[in-house]
Amino acid sequence: MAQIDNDKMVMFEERCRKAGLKVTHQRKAIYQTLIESKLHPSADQVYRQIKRSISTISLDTVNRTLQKFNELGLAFTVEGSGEARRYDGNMHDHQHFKCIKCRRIIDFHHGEFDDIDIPPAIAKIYKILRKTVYFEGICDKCK
Amino acid sequence: MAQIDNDKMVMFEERCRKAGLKVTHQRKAIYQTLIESKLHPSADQVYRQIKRSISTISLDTVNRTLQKFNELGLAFTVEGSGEARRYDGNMHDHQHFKCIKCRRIIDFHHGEFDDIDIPPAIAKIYKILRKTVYFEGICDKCK
DNA sequence: CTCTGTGCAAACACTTTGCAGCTAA
DNA sequence: TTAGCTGCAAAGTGTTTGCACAGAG
Repeated sequence: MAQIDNDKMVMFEERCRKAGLKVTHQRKAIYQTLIESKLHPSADQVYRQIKRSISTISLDTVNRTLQKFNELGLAFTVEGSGEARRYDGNMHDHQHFKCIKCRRIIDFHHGEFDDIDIPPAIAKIYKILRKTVYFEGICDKCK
Repeated sequence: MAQIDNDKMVMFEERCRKAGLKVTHQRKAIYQTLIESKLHPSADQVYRQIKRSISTISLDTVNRTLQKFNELGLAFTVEGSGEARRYDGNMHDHQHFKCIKCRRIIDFHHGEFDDIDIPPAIAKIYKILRKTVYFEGICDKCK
């Protein structure tokens, strides 16, 4: 383990204990691997990486652990929901709010979000095709 | 078909012809169903709905068609990528750019996006837990 | 008539679940 | 010691693919 990550690992262990989670060597390895990666890895990618040092680890453990981290706020999901793709046929400017409990996706419209500026540093490097402002939380019915 | 949607259907047929796509009754039904729904349906939900009137339609057709619409800009994906979930362990404020070609997700940070305001009308109804600004496009390597 | 689109079935990829044995606290 | 965790295997869910037939242009 790189020295530079010591602080983060200590913090991680504290967070686990506070949440009543046991600090297993698998969990440490998964957390370590995740924060060292800049590639926004999938569970499978994390699994392959760890398998080099802990050959007995299973993909399920990685899956379950990453989802646990997500719940605890130690990590989060940036892509894919594990659920089916969902489509929107409304091509007018609008934004989405998703309830993490009932999974409803609700449209709303706030004019200021329609034309958020692309930072010049980004526009210079990438060709932006779509800009999204997206909120997640608990809806009125689930509160 | 509701009268109110006639304009959209005509536009839809034109868009298809321009793109060299045949205007089949399945495609019309799928488009119709999608724009009538406010629920951001999955392919399966669209399929079940259409099956009532076109009992021979297959889920594959719905899947393929919705993805085609997505390519053409007649609809878009609001949730789920069809790919595996991907995680991020970086809990500092930052935003993501995703290349739709190579699927890379790249972090960037633009301070103004850290504190975008939640519209009061939204904050009143929902409990917001996460705010995201997200760009999609073509990265430097794929251009 | 031709060539794209469709329906079907099988393959595939990812995630979830149940359970017995293991291990951190 | 014991409650929670892990590894395994099987099942579940969603998506993709190859192919023969159907139907739009």
